Amino acid sequence: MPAQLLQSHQLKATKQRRELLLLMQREHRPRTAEQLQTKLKDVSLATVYRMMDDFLQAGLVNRVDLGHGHTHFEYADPKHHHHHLICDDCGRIEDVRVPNETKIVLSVGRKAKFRVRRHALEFFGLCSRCQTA
Amino acid sequence: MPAQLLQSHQLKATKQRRELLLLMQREHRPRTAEQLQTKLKDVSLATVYRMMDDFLQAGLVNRVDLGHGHTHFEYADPKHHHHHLICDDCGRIEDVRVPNETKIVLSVGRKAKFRVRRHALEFFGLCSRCQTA
DNA sequence: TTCTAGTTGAGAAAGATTCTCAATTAGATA
DNA sequence: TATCTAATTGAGAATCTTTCTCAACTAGAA
Repeated sequence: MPAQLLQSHQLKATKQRRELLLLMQREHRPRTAEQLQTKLKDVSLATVYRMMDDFLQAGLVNRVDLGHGHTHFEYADPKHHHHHLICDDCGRIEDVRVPNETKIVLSVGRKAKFRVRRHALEFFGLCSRCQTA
Repeated sequence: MPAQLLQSHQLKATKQRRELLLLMQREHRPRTAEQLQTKLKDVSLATVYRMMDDFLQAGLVNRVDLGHGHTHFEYADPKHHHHHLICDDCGRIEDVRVPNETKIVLSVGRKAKFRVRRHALEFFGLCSRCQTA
């Protein structure tokens, strides 16, 4: 599956790319380049970053800013578009869907005559556990 | 004005803080720590970062991730809450307001039992000029 | 005016990300 | 299947952003 997906985006299906894409599909969570490299074993960190650029360009992954100092990446599954709730206290990350999101994004773009290609949205605050604690 | 605003947030009104806050209020655009330091002249970069932490904590500024490698900061004017449209092509940044945003944020938090304290939202794509070019 | 906790400057240190360049490889072609 | 070439990769150096350290300084309380 990763091989065809890569080729359909004009990306050579190298061993490294197939492994990284498969890993991200399985994790389906925001991960840093370093976290991904550790699980891949035989891929250099520079290559992870380079592949991530390619994947971002192709729209296969999303960049996620969790407010820590380093970028996270997440597989962009079109069937499960979502955003994140990030707990300031315990750091837990929950997925969340925003109702009528497509409609909202379209309307914002239309009004500003701006062709929206992608958007980033994260919510920060306190998760249910940390509110009571 | 900056002095009172700082004190109302339990922050000592030092010369550096007053100048930075005033500058950010005047610019009301996303700026990097370095850009701000350049305009302040007699404040060290480390101090700009430290003050930014304090201001973020106090809710006086927002962190903005424009997708370039470095963080931008913007004065958080409660009267003019907005988000950004960032052009992938020319880099231009436009402000945008999202209709019914408060309602949406509240509903997302309620469903997930998550107390939302703040959120980050940016739109990326092509501005009106770059669509035709 | 004095005192003290909080703040700042300067540069070192720490991290994250990108760059360089020689070696390797996917995939097209014969 | 073998060959060829442009694209990709590894390894480490380089760069860039952000944080840390610690001695000197200062706002605001007494």
